[in-house]
Amino acid sequence: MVTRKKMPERRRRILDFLQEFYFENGRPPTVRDIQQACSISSTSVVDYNLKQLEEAGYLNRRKEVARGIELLDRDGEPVSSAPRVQIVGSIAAGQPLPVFSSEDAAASEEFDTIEISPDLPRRHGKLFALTVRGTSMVDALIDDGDVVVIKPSQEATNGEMVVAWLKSEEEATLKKFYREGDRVRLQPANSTMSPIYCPAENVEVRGKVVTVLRKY
Amino acid sequence: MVTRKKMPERRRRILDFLQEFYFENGRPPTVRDIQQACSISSTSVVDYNLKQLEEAGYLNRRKEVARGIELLDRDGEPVSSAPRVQIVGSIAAGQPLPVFSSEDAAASEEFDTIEISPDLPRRHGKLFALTVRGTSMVDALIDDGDVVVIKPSQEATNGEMVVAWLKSEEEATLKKFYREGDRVRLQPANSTMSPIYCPAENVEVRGKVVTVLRKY
DNA sequence: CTGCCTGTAGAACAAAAGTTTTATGTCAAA
DNA sequence: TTTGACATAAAACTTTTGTTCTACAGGCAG
Repeated sequence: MVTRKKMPERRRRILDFLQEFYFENGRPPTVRDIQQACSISSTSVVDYNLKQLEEAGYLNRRKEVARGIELLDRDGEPVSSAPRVQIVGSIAAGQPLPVFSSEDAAASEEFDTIEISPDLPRRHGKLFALTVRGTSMVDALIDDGDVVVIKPSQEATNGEMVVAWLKSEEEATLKKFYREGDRVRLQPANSTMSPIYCPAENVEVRGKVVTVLRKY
Repeated sequence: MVTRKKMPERRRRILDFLQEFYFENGRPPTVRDIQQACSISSTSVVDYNLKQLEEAGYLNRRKEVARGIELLDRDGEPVSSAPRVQIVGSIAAGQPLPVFSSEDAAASEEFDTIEISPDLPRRHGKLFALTVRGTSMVDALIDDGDVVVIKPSQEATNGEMVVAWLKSEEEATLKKFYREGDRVRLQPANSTMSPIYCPAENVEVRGKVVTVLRKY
């Protein structure tokens, strides 16, 4: 059995930063970029850790090439610049939503991630994702197992598909949002289904659906 | 009226090389990379042309940053290395499908493109896309205006969502495919809709749905 | 012809960024 | 306790790479 040693905290951070920097800037960082971002006192320490990471198969380094770091995926293939968002949980009737602390999300390694099109974070900033459980969302053109990519938001304009938290029921649901005076209409996308009406105070918008990803 | 001057040959080549290099290496080239690739005698010439290109809005340059060139698209947005597929037409009842010559598709500049997640072409190879027209596909969890990404294929295994060409009707349709002896069942994804049955000879599979992209 | 704009050239310079060397601290195994 | 692998540090060094300066050739309007 392969027992993979736990990676040192700092090394982990370097790896994370590599990913982050690459996604944000479209090019790899320099050794000194890493040094600064990870609060490391010396470039040689960065170099040392990069060598370790290279040995462990996490990346390639082009010798003597500025910004010559190349991230690899677990198959040893170069990782594209495609951003990934974390799948922080699932959404279905009766299931509580996790709390969306971006700090927590960034720190934790617990979550699966899913690759998304780069123009999404470019347009919407930080995103997260939820797996849809059950077929109860079919009425909204969203099937069991689909992944919805969400932009965190406390507000919504009419017609947007949102993750709505119903306080009294303690339920999260995925519906189109319509504010109608003191109440809110949560509208499925299919006319054969009836909308849900509830008082505005009972509804908390958690985020807007940016896109739906489906596996075939 | 703005009359846009024709770009000098050499400048054009630099632009092409930028794209190519970025795609192949996952990072921007250096001035000297460009110099060599385009057979230019001096780095200052490269610099000069890069400045012109920057002025014309083709790219950004980070000052004093190694490999600081950033390609821009026509909206002035940074171009990612994310692959794009061409939207070669639309699919709706009664509409003919375009011919899927990959040669044609690659050569022509006529089509819109849509950015997709890089793992799709990695897994499926060459792809194209179709815009779904009308709401007739809602039963298959696909809405008006959605874009379906298709992997060209002449075959399908049961249960796959395919672009099926009905010869006699001269119609293309998007359905789940089931071979049942001599006939084919084209099954909507929603149980409230009835399947279409037709003889196997009358059905031609044109491609399989790889993913659906929806704008919110 | 003259002046000016565009594009090319060669060389040198300066900043950025990779690499190396030497030293130090920590911790677990021998 | 000693040893050695692992990790960190500080500083200097080398290569890569962006930038600048000066010069020149061709086309073109005045």
